[in-house]
Amino acid sequence: MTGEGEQTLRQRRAAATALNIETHAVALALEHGLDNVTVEMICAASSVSARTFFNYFGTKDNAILGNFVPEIDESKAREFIASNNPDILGEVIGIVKVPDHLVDHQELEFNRMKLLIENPVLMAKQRERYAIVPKKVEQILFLRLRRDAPTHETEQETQDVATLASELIALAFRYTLTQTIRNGPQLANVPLPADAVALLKSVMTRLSA
Amino acid sequence: MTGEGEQTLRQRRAAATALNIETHAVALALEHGLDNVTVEMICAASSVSARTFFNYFGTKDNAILGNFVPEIDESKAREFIASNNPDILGEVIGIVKVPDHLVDHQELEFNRMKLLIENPVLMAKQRERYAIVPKKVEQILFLRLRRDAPTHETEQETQDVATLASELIALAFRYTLTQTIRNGPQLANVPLPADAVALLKSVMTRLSA
DNA sequence: CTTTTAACTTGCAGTGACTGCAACATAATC
DNA sequence: GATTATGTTGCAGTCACTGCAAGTTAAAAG
Repeated sequence: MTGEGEQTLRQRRAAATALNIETHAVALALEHGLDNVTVEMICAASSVSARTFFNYFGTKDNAILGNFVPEIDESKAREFIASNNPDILGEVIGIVKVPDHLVDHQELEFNRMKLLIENPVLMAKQRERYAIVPKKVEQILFLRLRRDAPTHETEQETQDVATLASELIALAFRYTLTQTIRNGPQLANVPLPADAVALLKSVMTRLSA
Repeated sequence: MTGEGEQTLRQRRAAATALNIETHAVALALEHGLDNVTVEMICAASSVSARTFFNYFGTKDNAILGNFVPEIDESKAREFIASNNPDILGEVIGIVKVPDHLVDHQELEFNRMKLLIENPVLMAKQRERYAIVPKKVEQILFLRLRRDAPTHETEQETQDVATLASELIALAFRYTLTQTIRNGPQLANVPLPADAVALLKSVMTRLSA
């Protein structure tokens, strides 16, 4: 499934243990509620010691969120900065790498999402973890916008636009994500359609025109 | 300062202890860093037992955030729903009650904000606490929009617009807040200017036109 | 294939946040 | 001034999480 064919025994075992712990953690939390599940319970279910648990995850919440960290495709980012495609919104989303995790363990991901929704604390942590994405988008957007910025615009102004823009993009992305979930259980390959942009525009007009 | 003149001795003492604990908690966290401050330290500084500390605040973080809970002005909310003012964005912000806390203890609030900025975990909790505001705004907005909605628009569609709109408002509000902070130390009375709306619009255009 | 080395796994002891309970103290009420 | 409600505190206990050191096993070196 993954591009890298080479995997040492230790790595395979580690991946298995991690997946094992995650699965039990998510299942238990879904069954009894996050606060009624102790690390000990998860350890018992996954047949590892508590100490090992913390070697893998650091915190109880991390076991449920998993160790996945979103990444940016740096080469695509450079392309984007140099590009002239006017559909900035549609293009910029491409710089985020899509994890095959989402495809490989759909049920786990689905349960995880349920937990996130019914547990705001987890959602907050997840969002914090993903914070590097909008942050990076903001930086890249700044470079691209600065390139074409009118001469009267100060760096600070361009910066502010980039900040707002990255938040708008995050908003649009979240919106399409919830729409996708509402329409069916397939999570993978969430697009960022021009619809979201059009909708946002119409909302703005409706609010102040 | 507050409208209510009647205050029993117990209430006054309780308010004093709470303020006392908050002040020391914030000061200590600012000095040593949040993670290097224990509840015991705060208790020692404020001359209360640990048990009392938790009677007041429940969690260590709460001591730093304070017990303030944002409120909605229900009568203004009703007015808003019936109103015909086209500047929805500008008007809707009025339904949130402004706490005199902000005015009475400016230094404490300023320090608190510093801590929020340098400590994402706190910021997340704060945002969660304030979550009722955009939620309420969303509900009210739905009623107002539904009133004037075109007949072909389904309830679900109106609902989606309301959701996005309340997030846009929250975004605009945060933006003006950071602008205000950048321009000077006076926190109270943050306005939501039409500027934010205009800016958001121009950002949208720039992203996809 | 054996030795050495590096990377786990685990137990243990300890810290710090937080809770329930029961005793005590004091403000509010009668 | 007696009664009642409320607040303060200590104590024992749970749970998340950490550092350390001993034992185990995969990986690398010879």
